[in-house]
Order: sequence, then structure tokens, then C-alpha cells
Amino acid sequence: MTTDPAPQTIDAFIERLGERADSLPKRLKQCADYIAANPDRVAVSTVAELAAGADVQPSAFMRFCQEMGFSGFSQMQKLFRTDFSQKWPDYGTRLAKLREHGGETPSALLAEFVEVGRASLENLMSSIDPAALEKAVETLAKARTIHLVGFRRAFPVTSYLAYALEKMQVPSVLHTGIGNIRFDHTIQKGDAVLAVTFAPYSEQTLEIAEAAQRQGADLIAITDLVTSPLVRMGATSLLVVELDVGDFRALSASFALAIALAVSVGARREKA
Amino acid sequence: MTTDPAPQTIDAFIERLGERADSLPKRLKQCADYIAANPDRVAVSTVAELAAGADVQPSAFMRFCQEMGFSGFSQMQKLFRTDFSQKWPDYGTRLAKLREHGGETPSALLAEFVEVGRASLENLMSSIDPAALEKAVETLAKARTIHLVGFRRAFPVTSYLAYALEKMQVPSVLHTGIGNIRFDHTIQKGDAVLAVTFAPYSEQTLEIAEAAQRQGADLIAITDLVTSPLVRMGATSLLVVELDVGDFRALSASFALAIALAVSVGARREKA
DNA sequence: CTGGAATTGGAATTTATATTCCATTTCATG
DNA sequence: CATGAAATGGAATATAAATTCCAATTCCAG
Repeated sequence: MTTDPAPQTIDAFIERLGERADSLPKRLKQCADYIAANPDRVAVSTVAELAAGADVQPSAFMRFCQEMGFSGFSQMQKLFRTDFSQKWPDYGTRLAKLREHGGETPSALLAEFVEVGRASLENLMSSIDPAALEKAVETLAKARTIHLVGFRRAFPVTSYLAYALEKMQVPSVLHTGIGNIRFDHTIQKGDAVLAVTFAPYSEQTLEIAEAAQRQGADLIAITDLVTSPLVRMGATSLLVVELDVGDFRALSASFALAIALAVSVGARREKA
Repeated sequence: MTTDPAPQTIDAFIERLGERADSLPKRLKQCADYIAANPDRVAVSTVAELAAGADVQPSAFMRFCQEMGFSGFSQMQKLFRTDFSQKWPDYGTRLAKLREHGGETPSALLAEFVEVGRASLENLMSSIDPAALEKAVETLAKARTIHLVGFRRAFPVTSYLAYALEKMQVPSVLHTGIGNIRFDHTIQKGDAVLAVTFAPYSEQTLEIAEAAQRQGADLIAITDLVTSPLVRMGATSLLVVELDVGDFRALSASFALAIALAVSVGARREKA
């Protein structure tokens, strides 16, 4: 058994796999080949399963893991698991700690929000479904009028969208709820409603979304969870997972998404 | 415990999650929310890890699995592990692919905004003056009423501030300009005005800032350049340099700053 | 061939993880 | 405010998986 340090990344592991593959005994080579062909199975399988796949005994597979520099299969699997969902290591606990320490200095708090914002943005890229985004742009681009709906924490997003769309001369209405005047009835067939809401979902937003469906208008949603009522209503949904610091949610990812959406729609309209 | 059959696909599971979520007891709802937010983690985690993530006991998580129609956690995990491979080469590859296609598709545009947002945040940490931030918090915390002023592209920032301050019960007024009604005269000595504006600076914001100074109210500014009129007026200034993509400015840095500011002020008020 | 080292298969053991159980708390109802 | 039902936390148990060990086999040098 070699005493090399364990690879720290999957790439490093793959590299070592290539170097060593030829000098391994028969059974171990089978393991190497199987992993090279099915790297995606490692994170979700047991040694027994992988061994069976490589047509090898579990104990042989264990030796293979050690040959590659790991203490055993578990350590190797951990690498594959964390690298996959390395999104945010465990912000949950980190932020919980922050909450305990209470109001630190404003600068420390700012650093925390900056960090969370960066993580949210990074995560956005891997969680957004390009097909859904494309469909949302398509729908909004051909809408007669775009209705923007979002209250409370979602309102900054819709108000920015209103600004951006206005600048590009895309007809849009910002539903503000001012004076308790509702514009539900202005939604018509051929229009599109872009609803933005995060848990706990605002009643008012949901009502307008329902009105949109009754009128046969298209419904696009920027929301947070797969369980969101808007998803269940069958809206074309763009999911944005943001982290909270205390009771406050970073909005960087939502904004990036909103701007990209607005600009894409604007560009596509001009072409047509 | 219900006796429904176990969901056969993840979509079916998600659907059931949505249906049931509202009628679940507190702890089980936490489980539901955690899974809705982190569906990718299910395949590669243990009950203990997921339970910790949902801030719940493992036994509660088990009950949740059963409530969803599975015999236990293992059965549920099997479902998630089955189509795990579909999501394989993940974020990294995906992001690279998106970039290759240039600035045409909505996804590519999104990648660009994400990148710009990240850069802006990074920038913010090095450009913000902790002393100015501290002074701004101090001033806002002791103000009788905080007036929030910002129009057009700055309006999302002030509207979010209004939301956050309201939530923490800090007295604040959002100057919206609705109906062309101006609230300049409500600014009094002892109040503070938080003005947000970026080049080209909005006339209206500057006028209100001037009114504030006439009244002897404190003036805090979130703006972009040292040459900003607000800086020259002697406001306590927090400078945020945001990068543009085309004509559109990322707002992530401004938001991070605004939230940090609001939370700091809220925390300091509570102490006093 | 033969002796010895390397390799292998499979069972035995250890460790980790899922699952169940029950005492305690919380909640709702009359 | 008392009472029962529902929900919860945490420890106890059962199950499954990882890991080790060793006897059996293979391979190769002499």
C-alpha cells in the first residue's frame, strides 16, 4: 500500500487514476476502468454495488481505494459527495453562529452579506434551468403587455424590472398595490404576468397570478422552492435559492436573474 | 401515518410535497422546506445530516419520510439516487459551456451578470471605509425618523430598505414621488436622510438632500463616485462602485451594503 | 516443477446508519 | 384549567454497510 496523500479534488483523483491504471493488478484495474466509465455512480453507491459493477469482490474494491491514496472507500466517497453538492459547504451552521454573536460591527455584518451574496450567485448558475429561462424569455418577448407583480421583499425586484423594461421601451405595468387599487382586471389574454414571491408567499401575489390564469394570460414565476404555489399553478418557474442572514434574505441572485431576463426580453423584442 | 403508495418519480414526490406541506406539523414542515430548498442533497446525505440541516431530530425526519408515503428514509433516498446521474457533470462544466456560446442566449447573459455581480461584491469589501460605515450606522440609529430617498435605478435599494426597517420597527419614510407629492417638508431636525443615487444623479434626490441640510437633518449617502454632488454636500458617504453590463448596472453591492446598514441600525436601536 | 511473493475471494468483524420505541412536552378542546 | 390527543426529542435497537483478516489461489523466478 502506498502512503500518498488522498486526492483533494475529483480532478486530482482522475489524474492519479490515469497515472496508475496501467501498473495495477488485474482486479484493481477493473475497478479503475469501472470508475472511469461511471464516475457519477460513486457518490450514490455502496462498495458492494460498485464492486458488483466492476465484477470484483468488495474487498478488492477496498484495496483499490487504498491504492489510490484514500484510507478506505468512505473517504473516497466523501470526496465525490462533497464535490458534487459543494454549493455552499454549510452556511446554515455558520450563520446560526453569527446570529448567536448578535450585532457585531457593521463591517463584519457587511462582510457576511457580501459572502452570502457571492455564494448565492454561484449557486444560481448551477440551479437555473436554461430551458425554463429560455421559455420565460420567449413568452415575455411575445407578450402584449408584461405585468410585474411582487410585494414586500420581492418588490425591489419588480420595481427594478419596471425600470429596466421602461428603459428598453417594453410595455409593462408595475402592480404596486398603492391605494389598494387592484389592476387585476387589466390583465388580458395575450399579456404575460411575471410574479415574484418568496416564502412566505404573499396572498396578493397569488391572487393576481390566479387572475392571470383565469384570463388565459401567460404566467412566469421567480420564486424560491419547488413547493411554491406558483410552481404548483403550472407557471414557467425560475427557481432562485437565496440564503438568509437572520431574517433578511440576500437578493443578489434574484437581481442577477431579473436583469438578465429583462435584457434578454428587450433584445428579442427589438429583433422582432 | 398515511398509507398512500410511495411516489415513483421525483416529480410525483415534489407534487405531493406541495400538497401536503401546509398541513404538516411544525417539525415535519421544516423537513419539507429543507428538502424543497436542497433537493440535490438527498441523494448524498444521511438522515442525520439532513435532519441537522432541517434543524430537526433524525426521528422527526423519519416520520416525515413515512408521511410522504415511503417505508422509511432509505426508500426515499433510493428514489433520489436513481436519477442522480442525470445531473452529473455539474455547475463547472455547465458554466463553461454557457460562456462559450457568447452573449447570445439568455443563459450566457445570466452568466455575465452573475460574474459582474460577484466582481462588484468583491470590490465593495475593499472600497468601503469602515469608519464611514460606522458613522452612518451611528447617525441612523439615533435619528428620530429615517427618510429614504432614491429614484429610478436606486429605487429598488430604498424600497428594500423600507421593507427591512419596517420589519425591525425602525420609523422610516420612503419618498416615492407618487402623485408628485413631495414630503420634503416632513424632514425635521433630528431626522436623518438616507439618499441613494448613482450617476447621472437624479435631480429630485439632490433637491431633497438639500432640503434636509436646510432643516439641519443628518445626511447619509449611498452613491458611486467621489465627485457625486452628495459627497460635495458633505454627506456621510458610502461609495459603491458597480460594474455595468451594457446599459445595466448590477446592484448586488448596493444591496449588500443596504442590508448590512439596515440590520446594523436595527440592532443598535434595540440595544438603546 | 518448486518455493515464495503477490493477488484474490469470501467470511468475520467493526463501524456507521437507519429505524423504532417510549417518556415528555406541546397543543387544542371542551 | 383539566383532559386527551398529537407531536416531539432522545436513547435503544436493528440493519446495513465498510473494513479487516486470512486461507486459497495465481503468478513468476529460479
